[in-house]
Amino acid sequence: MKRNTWQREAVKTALSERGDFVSAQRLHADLKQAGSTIGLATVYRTLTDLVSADEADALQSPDGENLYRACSSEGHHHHLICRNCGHTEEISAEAVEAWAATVAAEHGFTQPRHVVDVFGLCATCSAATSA
Amino acid sequence: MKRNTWQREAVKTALSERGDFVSAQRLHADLKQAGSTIGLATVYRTLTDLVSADEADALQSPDGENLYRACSSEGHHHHLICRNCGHTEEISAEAVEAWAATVAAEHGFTQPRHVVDVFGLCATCSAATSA
DNA sequence: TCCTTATTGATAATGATTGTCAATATGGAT
DNA sequence: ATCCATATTGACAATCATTATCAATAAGGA
Repeated sequence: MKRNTWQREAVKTALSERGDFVSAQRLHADLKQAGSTIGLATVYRTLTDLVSADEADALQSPDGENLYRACSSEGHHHHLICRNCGHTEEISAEAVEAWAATVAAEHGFTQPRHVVDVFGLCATCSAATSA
Repeated sequence: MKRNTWQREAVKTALSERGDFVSAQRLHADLKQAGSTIGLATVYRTLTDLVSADEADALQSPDGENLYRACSSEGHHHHLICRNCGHTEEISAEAVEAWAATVAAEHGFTQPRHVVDVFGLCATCSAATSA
């Protein structure tokens, strides 16, 4: 029986105000710098709950650290992420859904699920790199 | 300047004899049980080197732990992995390559790279589950 | 054979994440 | 408004995969 607490609300708001993926550590540091007394464990718990409630997405960084981002659209989607600045855009992936289902079936696999993330340099960072 | 050592050879062989993804911890435990004195740090180092040399693939488990698998085919490929038994098959993914490139370009992203893995229940496990 | 230096392995260190538990707060009943 | 059951918090401890440290050892070339 989940209860609403001011801490959960604060974490949720902090995450929503960020458009990009962010780690629990980072989010906690930001909240702390803004004067919040919320504990790190609470940040982790809240983020985990948001993911379970399909209100946020989780992603593993190359380092193995979990990153979180508030969902800006409902339903199944994927991410296009700038590996320089972190800017993230949500993308639909019907083509990949179909492909994954087909490939799985061809190999006799059932209950297919897929992990698909696209990284690159966003327009802004691409332009900066060229200069 | 990498040198060939009997330890590296042993780790490489152990990995090759496994067709599925395996963690460094697991591989180390197996080697130890088989009487080997190779240290855990050496297993990690060797696996990391194999990945750098494109002789092995790395994958992050949902737990955040890194898993490794010897490459059985050259060049770019992806994996179809049974989340029950770990059985793994390599699959090409031209369709996804194309999709990723197109999506990235549509959003102004350059230097696109993607992470694509498909999980499901392999034929054997699917059959076992149905029984 | 000797020598340079890469590598090893036991152990320590690191850092993200989760567990613990007394204290606190939520939300519903009265 | 008060009371109560219990969910939640947060400081700190625990966990665990991974990497760093460094004396000892080994590879590879002269």
